[in-house]
Amino acid sequence: MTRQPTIKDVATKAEVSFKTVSRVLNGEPHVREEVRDRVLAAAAALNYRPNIAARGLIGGQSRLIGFLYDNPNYSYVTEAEIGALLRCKQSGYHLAIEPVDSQGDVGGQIEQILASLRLDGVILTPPISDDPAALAALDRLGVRHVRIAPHADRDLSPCVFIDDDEAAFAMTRSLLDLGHRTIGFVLGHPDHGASPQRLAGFRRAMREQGLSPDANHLIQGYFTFESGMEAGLRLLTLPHRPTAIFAANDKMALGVMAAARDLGLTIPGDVSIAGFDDTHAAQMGWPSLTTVHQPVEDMCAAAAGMLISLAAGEPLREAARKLDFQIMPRASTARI
Amino acid sequence: MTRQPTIKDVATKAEVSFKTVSRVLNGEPHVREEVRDRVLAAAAALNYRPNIAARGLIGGQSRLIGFLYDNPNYSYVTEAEIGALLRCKQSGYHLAIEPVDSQGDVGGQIEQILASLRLDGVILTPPISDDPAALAALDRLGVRHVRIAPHADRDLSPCVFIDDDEAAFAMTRSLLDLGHRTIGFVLGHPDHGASPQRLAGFRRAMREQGLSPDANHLIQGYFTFESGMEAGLRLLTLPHRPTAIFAANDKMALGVMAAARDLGLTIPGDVSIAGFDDTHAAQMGWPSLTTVHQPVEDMCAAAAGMLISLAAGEPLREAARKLDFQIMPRASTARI
DNA sequence: TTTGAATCTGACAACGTTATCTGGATCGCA
DNA sequence: TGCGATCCAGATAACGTTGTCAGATTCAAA
Repeated sequence: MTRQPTIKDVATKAEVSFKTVSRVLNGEPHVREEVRDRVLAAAAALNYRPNIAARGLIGGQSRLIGFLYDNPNYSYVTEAEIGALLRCKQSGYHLAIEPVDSQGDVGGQIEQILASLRLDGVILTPPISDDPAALAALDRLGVRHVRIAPHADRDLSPCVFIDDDEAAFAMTRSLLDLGHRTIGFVLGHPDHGASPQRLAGFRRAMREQGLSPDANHLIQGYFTFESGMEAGLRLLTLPHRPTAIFAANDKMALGVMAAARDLGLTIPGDVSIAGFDDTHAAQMGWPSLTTVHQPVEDMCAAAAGMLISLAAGEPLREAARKLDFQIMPRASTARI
Repeated sequence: MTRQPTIKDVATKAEVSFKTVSRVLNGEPHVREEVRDRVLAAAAALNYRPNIAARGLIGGQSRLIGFLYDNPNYSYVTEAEIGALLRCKQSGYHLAIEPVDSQGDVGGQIEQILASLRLDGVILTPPISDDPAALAALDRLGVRHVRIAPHADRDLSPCVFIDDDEAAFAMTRSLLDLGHRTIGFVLGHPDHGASPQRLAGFRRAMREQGLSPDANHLIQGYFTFESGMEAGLRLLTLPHRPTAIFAANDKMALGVMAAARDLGLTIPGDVSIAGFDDTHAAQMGWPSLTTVHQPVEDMCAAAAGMLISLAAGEPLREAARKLDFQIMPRASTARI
């Protein structure tokens, strides 16, 4: 493994000063065409690659964006990552994935990440997007960040989100429109800002129909398949069984499905089931899951785009970007 | 956003030369305890963080490992990424995720990635782990790499793999042990090195039992849900329908399941279905999928570990690491 | 020619760190 | 008290790039 050629090697070969090489490579003016060609030929011949560390030392830019998340087994995260990734690639940026344990010392973890990695910006996914310690640490270190789906203090820093309340309202409405009146709801993880909003939307739609759900029909979940299964089991063994169950995310909805099947109930014959997020699993399961499509990929692409603009010194057009959700009626819900 | 404190700021505050600060921070000897304490106090007070670019300029280390993959919607990749990520975190390394289009100019894409990012090493996931252009580009640029599950030229560069042939053999055996004799097989993507090996294992087990599968019972798939569904449809509408179907990955197995249900067949009553990989979806679907557990997470963790060792200048204990697979009998297969 | 402006090119400093070398202090021992 | 040996700390030079400034060349107009 020989030494990487430097700008000086190229200069020697092209018989110019190394500064001229730098000029050519950065497309600066005031270089004769003949010289430019000679330099480019030399650079190509030596297979020269600029040293990113040296460049970063001057400008302070790393072209690297951080993607902070908790919960490794969250299919939401995969989609989010892809969105950010593709947007980064488009602009020649790169993405460093950084797991963070939101139960631990979030501020310390972020400090550690930024100590060994100079990032041009950071994308925060839930639940970190609502973690005060994370925001404080980033502010202190002066690192730009965009939050995905935050629910507290949306004006604190740039963010991208959907209206969770409105989305849950719409999904509940569509269940009501199918004739369901006894609807169970599986709440999301209490640490996630989206959870209370989705519950609020559900409640609002019920109330608007003159229904006030029994406390038994609201079950606390934790966004996991298992918690969904447990919730489903409890809901579906109630004396006054709901005819539809709306889970605050897809994973829990799949859990509810599994519980229903374990109890010998057919879907959607005996019970309709709806989820939230529209992860890939929603389409691949059977029956396919009626759910709220949250444009996670687009949201993260937008977030990456915002950070790239900021890094380029451009001002942000809007500090908070609201994207549209979409109700995806599939096979897991039916008219009663 | 104030300027980050430099080593010189710390030196000024601690009233020593900046070199002494460097010594303290790097744990070098020959510093009086009193001076050391003063320096550490000053560094803490200023909340000093070393500049990674400057450090990288000298030593040439970035503490950044690249993770190259194709196919964004591949749940295999998610798991692989997590394995690499956790191992990196453990040693203070970071992971940059880099999608590569293996249909395009792979060499060029890799050159581009390494032009703007100095990586201490690269992990190659299938199918890139078998891409000659990728290997050539990395060799030319002198970048260390570890290949995950390669199937050609295992001695070319360090790699981590399982014995796909043996695993497919074992799964086929377990189907035979359940009494199945007419077994359909859905082949993997032709570009993936694992595909022919899994087919070979399947064939070997059948042959050993004195069975030679009908050509109609071998269907080409592409590792996607849709291709699995299509294959399932073809297999299950044959006059002499197989009683079991073994798909070369989980996604296709789920597709076969969907096809079976569309045809009104019960699983595993009418047909047993087995997959390969043991992705999360395998457990969350219904019925849960019998499959081959490939320790993808462990494999990538091992790969990251190898690169970290190499970056630290340690020699590799073994250039090729073979990990064990495991047959996971679940609810989608039954005795005939 | 001479002048002035425009264009091109190079010398040098700077970025923040680590590595090398050198000088001064301290200490043990004769 | 003298004198190596050892320990400590600072000066200075890298690393590979970009930014600043000044010098050199070209060219057109006077």
